[in-house]
Amino acid sequence: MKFEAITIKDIARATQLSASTVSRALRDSSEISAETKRIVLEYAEKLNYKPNPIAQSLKERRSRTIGVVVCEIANSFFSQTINGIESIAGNNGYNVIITQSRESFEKEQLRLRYLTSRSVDGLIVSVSSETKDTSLLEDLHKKGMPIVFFDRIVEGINTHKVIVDNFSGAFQATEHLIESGCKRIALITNEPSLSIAKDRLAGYQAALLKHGMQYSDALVRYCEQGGMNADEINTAMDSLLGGASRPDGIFTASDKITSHVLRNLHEKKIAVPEDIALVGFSNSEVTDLFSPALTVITQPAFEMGEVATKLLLHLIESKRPVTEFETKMLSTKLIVRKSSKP
Amino acid sequence: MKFEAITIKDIARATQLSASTVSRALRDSSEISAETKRIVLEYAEKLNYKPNPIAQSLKERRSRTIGVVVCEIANSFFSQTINGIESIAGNNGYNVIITQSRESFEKEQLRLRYLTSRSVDGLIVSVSSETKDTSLLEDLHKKGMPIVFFDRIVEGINTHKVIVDNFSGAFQATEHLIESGCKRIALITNEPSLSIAKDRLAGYQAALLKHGMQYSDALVRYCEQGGMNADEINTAMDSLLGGASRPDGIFTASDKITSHVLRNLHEKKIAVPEDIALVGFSNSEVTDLFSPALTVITQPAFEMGEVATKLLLHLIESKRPVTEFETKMLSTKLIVRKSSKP
DNA sequence: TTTTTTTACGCAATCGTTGCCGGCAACGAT
DNA sequence: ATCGTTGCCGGCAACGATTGCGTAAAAAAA
Repeated sequence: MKFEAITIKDIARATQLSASTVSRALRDSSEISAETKRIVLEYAEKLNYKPNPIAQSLKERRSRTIGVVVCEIANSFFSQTINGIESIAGNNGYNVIITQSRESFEKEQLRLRYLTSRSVDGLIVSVSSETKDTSLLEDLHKKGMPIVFFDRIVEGINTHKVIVDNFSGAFQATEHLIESGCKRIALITNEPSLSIAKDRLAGYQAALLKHGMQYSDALVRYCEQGGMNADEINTAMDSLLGGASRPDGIFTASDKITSHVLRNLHEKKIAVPEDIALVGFSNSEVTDLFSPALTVITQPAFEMGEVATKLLLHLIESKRPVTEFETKMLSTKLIVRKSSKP
Repeated sequence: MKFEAITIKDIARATQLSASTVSRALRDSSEISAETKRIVLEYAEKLNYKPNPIAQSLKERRSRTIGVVVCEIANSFFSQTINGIESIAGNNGYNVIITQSRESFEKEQLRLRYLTSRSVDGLIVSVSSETKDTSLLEDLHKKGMPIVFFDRIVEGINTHKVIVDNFSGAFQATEHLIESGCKRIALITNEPSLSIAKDRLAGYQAALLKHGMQYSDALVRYCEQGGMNADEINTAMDSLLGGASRPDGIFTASDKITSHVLRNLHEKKIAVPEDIALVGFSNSEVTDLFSPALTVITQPAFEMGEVATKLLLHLIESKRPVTEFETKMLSTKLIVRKSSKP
């Protein structure tokens, strides 16, 4: 079944005018008489005419559409970011196509190819944890495709980026655990090649150093799939808790890891924060309801989406190739609740 | 900055053939010799040619894109549904454009107009709680736009629909509270004009009736904004708890309402389930971590998205107008946890 | 009145792709 | 030698909207 829309030709036939005159009348060109404009606009209104965006795209060689690639929509951080993206894009007459990689490099490549073949005008990307080969992204960037990275950025590609101060977020979280009396603080984080994982590890290490505590690899676990897989985290927890120096505090570096770790502690009937304190990155809106209420590091996700989109629109609408790029760094926020207060 | 792609004309120039021959060679037409095909395909491969979907859409008068309107992406139920939609759409070469109404009728109208201004081949819609005037949707449906409703459906429009058995879900939840010993069970639900609110209210009433309990309006509260606004729920809770017959059990009929109610009970330092037991609809993946772990009714959201998309693709790809429509009803699941066990 | 300017509109091309028609050469059949 | 068939390919037109260019008629200037 087809849905047939009104076209300029329909209006032209009805008004006994040419398509070009109708087009100009609709765009309020000065070459058209007031009377003709009135007639055309009246008809257009009556038939509820809307220009066909597909035809416009073909003509203007742009689609007024931006493509978004994130690893998981059903993740508070990303869905909040997408809200921010949509809000700015919508206000500027842009359309948004959202796709997800589900932390798979292969899917990410497919999505990128798909979006670019759909002629999106630009891309907003947070790479998957499997992404080590960035040649496709580099290629697109070289060919002039506007790209903005956020959260998980690709350091080697020189374009606009939007991140939070992951170093300082991790530093705050770790320092807070130290000040709460923890002596052996574990870190459970993402695949170490991710930009955010590096920065958060550095923040964790810096906080330990500042407070004269020894950094030890034995207290750090990397979850390559970033929490898509509970087993991975349970294995990390088992080895951490079974080890020689059992931690009395855990800093988890992502949304999903945080909730999986708490679940694992529940299952093991380990009291939080009495036996082990917990602080994690999370943008879930219900962590205050957790048992115990979670101390979290939150990111201004909505704002990150807004900023990334504004930067992308600048790139898209710039007349000449842009060569000066910026990295916007926003602040995280530490929200102290029960899980960190022994 | 523009991103220029390879076109059929580029290949035609390079191979000294006409555009039509190249087009046919690429589509493996029998009218083209094997040798010519080889040459064309070789060039296409080398230049990484991808047909321009915008031009194809214009020609074929379809965009291979489906539009989705939900009220809120950052809601587990909807983001899970979207995952289901994307998975089926992707497998069938369809694109998905996701938009949100944020429970606003006005935004919903805008989104619908935008999507249908010719760019989408079909729609998957869950209406906002403000939506009482369905004339635009009816109009689109009459004009032949394929539409599938899910979750919050429009009963008056005869098209495919995908829902869960809301009556039985609510019945189960209420009966479970009764069997847990609750004597005065309150219901906090959405705007009463929503299809899901009606069905859930009916299920609640039926369970009371079956167990010889009196239904009373005094125990029911409607939250018109469906939890977008915490104040609304806090007001409902205040009046409910301050009333003559204070409930000893609450059944909440949506994701957001459920978490807001629990938060309100925490703030009031009311013990759950000892003072008041709680059961709610929720598709959040972390309700087991709540304090107390929540007894919930969950919906097969991913599957709903899959089913809705399959139905929509049937509508889109059907040669003749479809007049027989079906309403697929899936089952909810009751997951019993602590919040309902006094 | 004649010439110039202005007004108001149509024609045709364009974006990339594809359907349709027509044509030319080669080949076998008559 | 002529006819019909087949294989292979080019040209044209169209999808809907936009735009540079051309031009008839009306208005203004001479």
